[in-house]
Amino acid sequence: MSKKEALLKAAENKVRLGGYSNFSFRELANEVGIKSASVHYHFPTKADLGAELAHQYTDAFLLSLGEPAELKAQGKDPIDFYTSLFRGALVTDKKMCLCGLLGAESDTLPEKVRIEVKRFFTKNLTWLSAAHSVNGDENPQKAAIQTVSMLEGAMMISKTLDDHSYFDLATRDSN
Amino acid sequence: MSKKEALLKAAENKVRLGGYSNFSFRELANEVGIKSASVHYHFPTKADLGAELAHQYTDAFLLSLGEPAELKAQGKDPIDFYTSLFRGALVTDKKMCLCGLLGAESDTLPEKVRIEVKRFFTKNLTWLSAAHSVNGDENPQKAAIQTVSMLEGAMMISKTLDDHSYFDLATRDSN
DNA sequence: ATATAAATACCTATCAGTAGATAGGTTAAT
DNA sequence: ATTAACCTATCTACTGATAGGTATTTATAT
Repeated sequence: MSKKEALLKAAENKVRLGGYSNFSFRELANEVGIKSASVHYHFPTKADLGAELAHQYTDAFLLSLGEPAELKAQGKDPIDFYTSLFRGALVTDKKMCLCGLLGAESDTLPEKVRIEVKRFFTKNLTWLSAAHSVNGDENPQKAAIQTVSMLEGAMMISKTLDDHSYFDLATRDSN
Repeated sequence: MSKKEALLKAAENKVRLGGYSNFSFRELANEVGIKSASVHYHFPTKADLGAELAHQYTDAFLLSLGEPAELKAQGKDPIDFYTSLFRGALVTDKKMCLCGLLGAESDTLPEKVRIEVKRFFTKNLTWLSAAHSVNGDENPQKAAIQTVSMLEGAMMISKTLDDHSYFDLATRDSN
């Protein structure tokens, strides 16, 4: 892993725990074994780092999602699969969704970071609309916003109450 | 309004936009017309201020909610009423729920602040369980966590995309 | 009623720590 | 000779916090 990749990984961990202000160039530099001034070589400003982080996070998430129709063809419910990725982020990483946290702070983010967070949700809503469509839902757009809202909210509350059974209860299909 | 009340109000506005790190004693002091050292007279530490802020926010919210059974007796659907309070916070204030934002940052908050954020959600889940109960829902606890998750999530996404029609679509009863 | 004590609500001045950012130098690979 | 990937050293700005001072009000004791 290059220093640049290591910096992004370290930043992701920090942001997913405490938001955009929860990482500094000094901390990142220490963690990967370089000096803070050298971080500016890879990312001219903090906003540049934050924007690239959110962009790569979005791309990686979409990549691991695949295509709704393809999932369906494999006999998987795309919404269940989407939910399981969120659950992994919460239960395995024990961290928030990067863009969930940044989205809540949206008003105070540098413009170029906010644009990337918007992109995450726009792309997620498009994916979820298609997923609910292949599932035969009546109003796929409404179902899409409801799905991502519920997952982000359940994640946040489970983190707050430090108990992922809240997430499981909220997302359980049966009663 | 006393200086102390003004400090809490100023802090609330800042936190609801950018989280716990988005206010400083100097900024608050400037806004209410005192010096930063004097803020420490009212709140020994930043954590004390944050904790009192979250505590009062919770109490005020619960007070404006009233009792689910009482709302029902007045012919109001308690869940619709709960939803309308969240909508007001988003549309009128154009800000996040204080504890929604703090909850997402939970891992990096001082202990006494985190306790108050937990208290907000614990009390809200109790209220919503009762509300779904009087509505005759099959699984009121599951419905409670789903309701608050959806509202917090929809709020965050509407803030991010700067369009409260996402909130309205997510919370609309009809199709 | 008056003197005294104490609490309230601020103030000035200052501290050590951390923030993001920049200028300019070094080293090694291309 | 150039570029990549670091480095040292330093800057200004801001952070929460503390020590110690002042003026005003309130409470108590004589």
